[in-house]
Amino acid sequence: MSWLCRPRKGGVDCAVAFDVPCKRSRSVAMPKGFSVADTSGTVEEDTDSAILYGTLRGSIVGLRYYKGVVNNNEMVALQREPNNPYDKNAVKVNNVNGDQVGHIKKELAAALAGIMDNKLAVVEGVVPYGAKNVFTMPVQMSFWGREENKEAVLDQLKMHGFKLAPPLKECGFGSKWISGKTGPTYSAPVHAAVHLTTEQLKSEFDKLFEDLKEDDKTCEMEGAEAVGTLLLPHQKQALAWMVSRENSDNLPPFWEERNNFYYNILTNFAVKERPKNVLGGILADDMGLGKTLTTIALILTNFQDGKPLPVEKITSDKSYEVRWKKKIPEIRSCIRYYIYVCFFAAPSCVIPEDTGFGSVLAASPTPLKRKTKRKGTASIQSVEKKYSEDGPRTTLIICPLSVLSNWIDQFEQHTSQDFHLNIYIYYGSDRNKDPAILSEQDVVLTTYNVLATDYGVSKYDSPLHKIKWLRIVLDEAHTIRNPNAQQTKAVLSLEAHRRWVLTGTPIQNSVKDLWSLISFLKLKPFTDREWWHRTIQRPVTMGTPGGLRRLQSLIKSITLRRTKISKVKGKPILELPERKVLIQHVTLAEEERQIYQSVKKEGKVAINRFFNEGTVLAHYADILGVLLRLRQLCCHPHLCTNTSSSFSVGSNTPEELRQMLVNKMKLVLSSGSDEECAVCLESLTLPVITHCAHVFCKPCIYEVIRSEQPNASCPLCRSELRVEHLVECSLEEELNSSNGKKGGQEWISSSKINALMHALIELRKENPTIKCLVVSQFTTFLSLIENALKKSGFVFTRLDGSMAQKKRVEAIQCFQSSQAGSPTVMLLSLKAGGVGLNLTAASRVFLMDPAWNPAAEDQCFDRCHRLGQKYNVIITKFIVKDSVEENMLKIQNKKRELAAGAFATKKPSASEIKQTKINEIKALIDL
DNA sequence: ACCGCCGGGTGCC
DNA sequence: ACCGCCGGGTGCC
Repeated sequence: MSWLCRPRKGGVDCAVAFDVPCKRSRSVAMPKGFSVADTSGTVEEDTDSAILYGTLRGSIVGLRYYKGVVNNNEMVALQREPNNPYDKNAVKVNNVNGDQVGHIKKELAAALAGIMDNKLAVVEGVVPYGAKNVFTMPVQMSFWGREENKEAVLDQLKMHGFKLAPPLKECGFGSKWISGKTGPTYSAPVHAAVHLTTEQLKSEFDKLFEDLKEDDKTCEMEGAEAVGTLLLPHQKQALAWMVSRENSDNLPPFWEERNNFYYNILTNFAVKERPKNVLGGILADDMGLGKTLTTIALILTNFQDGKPLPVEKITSDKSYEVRWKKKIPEIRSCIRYYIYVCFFAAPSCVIPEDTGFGSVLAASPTPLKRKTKRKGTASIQSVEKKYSEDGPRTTLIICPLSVLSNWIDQFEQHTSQDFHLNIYIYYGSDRNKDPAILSEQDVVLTTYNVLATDYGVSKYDSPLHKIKWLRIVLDEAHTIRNPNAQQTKAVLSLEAHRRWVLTGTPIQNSVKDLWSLISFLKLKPFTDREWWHRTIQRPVTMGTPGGLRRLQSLIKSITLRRTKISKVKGKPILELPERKVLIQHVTLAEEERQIYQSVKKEGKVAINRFFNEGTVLAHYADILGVLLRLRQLCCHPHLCTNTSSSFSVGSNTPEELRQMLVNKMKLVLSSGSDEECAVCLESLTLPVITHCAHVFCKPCIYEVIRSEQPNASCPLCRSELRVEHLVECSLEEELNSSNGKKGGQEWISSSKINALMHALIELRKENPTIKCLVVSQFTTFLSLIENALKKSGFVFTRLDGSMAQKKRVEAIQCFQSSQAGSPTVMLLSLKAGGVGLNLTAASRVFLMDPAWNPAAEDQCFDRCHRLGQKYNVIITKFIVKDSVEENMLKIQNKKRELAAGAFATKKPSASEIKQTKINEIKALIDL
């Protein structure tokens, strides 16, 4: 295995490969989110808010000692070299390929060292004229940093006798360079700003993926014989496209051949060797179009040179038994399927003793309760072996655990009965870690977590990293969008010929998220974050003309994306039934209205006070609480037990204080407002609450405290922050908060439940077999609805987040069944289930209460409005008249607009997020 | 001459 | 480097 621990060559890869230099101990386990400053690149995390301070001309010396060459106008990277024995201020200069060009002249380096080491600015270089220099060459440097560091940088430079020239117009593109006679002082900074309107951005965004109607993407291709399912036209197109990508040797995007050199038009870098394009790309079809099936078809159809994967053909029922079936109960959604885990022993293979399966190798999720070993009846008569002996033959598929069973099912379903694949599920504590055996499989399936765990234990012993794969497929690849996450690093350091990314959501928040994917695809020069940032990310986020077009052409060249509404040969891609959303207004009964009004009045007074005092942020949790109670009152008066407000701040004992904070946090978490952590801007993980009542992810806020010590302050309100003041919500408490069973309370209905029951009963009269989803964010509300359903004799089932996996599977199967007497109603909590949840048996949805985030609603509707739905889907949203719910609808519309334009704008800052929220609050409570 | 000037050796950090 | 800088050789006109 010659690739084992082979050192990576070339500096472009060093962002990934060189993160274990000898000076760092190799196996120090760093807790997640606490990694030491990444020395791999000069680009820092916070580059989005960077402005251009100015430019400076300097010189690069010592050219003749290094092999790196530079073209005219080529970008170069400046890298500190603090351990240089001749000068601790040394700054070396590398070309785009990572080859050293020279050093920055020492007087200038002395000025830059402090600035770079303290991360006051990012210094980027472009060599205006580099082609023929022998000993030195000029370099035009741009200084980028945050507004507040500008003075410090200018001072540093001044101390060493340097002064910045004003920014050039073409900054960052390196195409033009103005001779820098000692210019005037400096002009206004170039702010990172979005120059496009939301409307423009939206249309640009649409174009980004919709303009992909190229010739090579509309050819069709039949799957190999072993593909047991007939492919739909758009799937044949995808297969043809994927096969052509894997077999093509086109130049990667932004590379041109120019007189025997290969030239990168973004960085102006040139090389003699032809740069390799990724043999793969991004399949970004909408959910439900069959990415999994297409990928399986690809695996079976394109093994080498367009020839199909040589799989064993099962012809008759005799000879030796090599086939077992193995059941994996925990992750199987459907008991009747089995996964064939087969292995035929090649002479060179060592079969480990401890598998307990003889020559059958299988791993299973932990804990495996029972191991079922069965002898199959089929057998293999002839095995055509035409594997080339040296080349890799295994496809590695990495997916989130939640879709692992889906892959297994789909392999089962779509592989012809006459063939069988060697599939190994690399999962569970008894997974087989022998690379020799893994690399004998046709397919190895694993999860991001398992991969990252192996890699975390030891990068050098991780079996998956010892193998050179034929092909790697990342499913739901947006889970690796954080470049610093262990998972991402583990994925990026896998070796493979062909690389695929499957995702339904190619850009979630910003261009930033794309880097991990592009880097995985090994597209030069973007594997190095600096080049990605300088050539794509910054131009796009700053709205530099052409920036978006550049990104677009990059995406276009490697992506296939169809939406549910795309067309194939003039016809809709999927003949999905219609989907209608109706809004059913509900008027509260008099008593309900009275309670609602009194709570609203009280809440409004309090919130008004917070506005007047300017303490809205400090009471954010309380305000969410008010809104929550109002939303609950729209559903049912019993949802909201403690109508008295909890605004008392005068908690005395530490325990009381703790309890109050826990309560506030529970409020925030249970309010369904989908709170983000203001540090990482993602959904909260391991939420903790500060003394000032702001909720963050635990790792995030620890990092803030660590980096700001000794005097850390809250990112939201700047009040004092200390680790010992953070309060966690224990798992137990979190669970308790969700079930608000009220023991002795007598069952009563509510206006909304009446409206629902009326609709359900009408529907039953019309057609007793129609199935419905009844969706709410409040599980207690679902419990109340149960009573009404029972009274009217509905057979129903229920799915919510608190249910064990086994129960969920049961509930889903039961509901999906078409048997007489199977449930016609499913009570569903809005966020239950992963992306894959398939509830196509239902053709009606009753959304009992609006969600803050319209995307969450849409995702929920898609559970039944997807491939396999036979009927038109009618969605009814119950909205209480003259209530917070109506205002929520307005905010939802605003959010939809925002989401459409969110791409390419920079992520909002913590304070902007809060400002938005404050505005929302105003709108919600009619202030 | 404890200078200037010449011309060869030499050259990143 | 067709430079600068260093340091040795040298020394009226």
